[in-house]
Amino acid sequence: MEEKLVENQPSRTTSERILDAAEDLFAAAGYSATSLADVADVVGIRTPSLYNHFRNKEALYGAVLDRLIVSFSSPLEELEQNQLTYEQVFEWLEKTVRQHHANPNLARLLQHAALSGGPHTDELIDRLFRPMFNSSQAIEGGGTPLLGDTDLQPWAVMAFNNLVMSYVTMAPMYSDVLGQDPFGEPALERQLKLIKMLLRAVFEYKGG
Amino acid sequence: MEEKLVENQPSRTTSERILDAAEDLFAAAGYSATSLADVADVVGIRTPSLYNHFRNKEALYGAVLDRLIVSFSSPLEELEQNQLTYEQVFEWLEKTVRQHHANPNLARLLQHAALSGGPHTDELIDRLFRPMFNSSQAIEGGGTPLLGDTDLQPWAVMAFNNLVMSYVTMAPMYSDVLGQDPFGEPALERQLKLIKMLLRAVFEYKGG
DNA sequence: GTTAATGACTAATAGGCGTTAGTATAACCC
DNA sequence: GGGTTATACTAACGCCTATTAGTCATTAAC
Repeated sequence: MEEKLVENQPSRTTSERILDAAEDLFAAAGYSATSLADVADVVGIRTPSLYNHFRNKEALYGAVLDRLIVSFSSPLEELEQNQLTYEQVFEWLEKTVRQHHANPNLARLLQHAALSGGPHTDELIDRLFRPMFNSSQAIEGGGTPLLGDTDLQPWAVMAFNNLVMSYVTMAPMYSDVLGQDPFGEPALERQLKLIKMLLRAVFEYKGG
Repeated sequence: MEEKLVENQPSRTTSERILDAAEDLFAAAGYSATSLADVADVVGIRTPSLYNHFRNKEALYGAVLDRLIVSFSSPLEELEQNQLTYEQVFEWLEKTVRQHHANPNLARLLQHAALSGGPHTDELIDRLFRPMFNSSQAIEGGGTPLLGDTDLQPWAVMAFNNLVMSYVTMAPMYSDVLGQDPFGEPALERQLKLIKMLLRAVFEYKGG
């Protein structure tokens, strides 16, 4: 792709700095409530200069989404090959939690898209959600259904995914009431502890 | 539950119809991405006519929030008086799920506020989230901590609340992949089944 | 050393935004 | 019936929006 011999932090290209700024702003306010003037302001250039790097606002948004999707879909891809085991689901869940914790922007962008639509929403579903449910069917095929009720299973997949993402998207609402930074290390460990506990409880639960 | 003497559709005041329209639109797009022109359009009047009923955009938004908060805080108020039991938590959860299912707009508005801020956000936290954690402390005081680890308890409260709300806010992302309307009656029953199962599993779970 | 391309800039467009002022019409009170 | 109130309207404002055109300096190619 591009060869950069020196460290990339000060030498980030303008396009990358635009993408970084746009990602944060789109994630915070959503597509239509984010103005190109805001983006340009963060980067430190004038608004029309953005058009030297991206065709228009929608293309910039698309580029932001694409970069995020690529960086987030690797844990699931590793899974999709083989048959799924209990431990693999555990691992995938932990990886996903840590990933969303490290960069909350994809969850935020997804939440905005789910609420308000906006460009590329269908593509978003296809590339992020559809594969998740293909994998979940693989568990079913394995012989041991995740739950007592098998047709509850996709709902469980949805629930756990929502759990991970809503932690990120709702965090500001709880940070006061929990008395600590939701994106700090201790909070991450507590969240992991809880979600693993929930998953184990679900696996161990049989009818009733 | 509610007594409707006459059919309320034609006899609603203009202010109420504005509130209805604004609620849907704010819930869908958030505060800043919703225009007063959109609201007026749905109601069927011209934009400046809105100012005969509400001081400005922010006041309209505030009125929408207030109406929703009032109608949603009753299940929790019933709980706060007495000591909390397992069955009461169960009941509260079911009530809350049904309520958000019947009107998803509060969850959507909350999600927008958590992501993007906007007016009245602090008030929103105080009136909706703070009471929930006061109640949860009452369980702790009761002698039987909800979880093996007691300082995990507010995190569990947050998790279950997120579970209920994210179902509503993320529903459009899953409706295709689940193959049914997320706000239909069968979907509601499945969601209830799953969430009750999760709660029971948490209650029964002891260490490990 | 000229040429070509890159990427910043200013200026300007058309349309949408929230909001205000002023006006007209219908329904009420006494 | 005259006066008051409520509620709709049109016209207009200043600001913000995405986008385009055109200009100029720096950089890379041959």
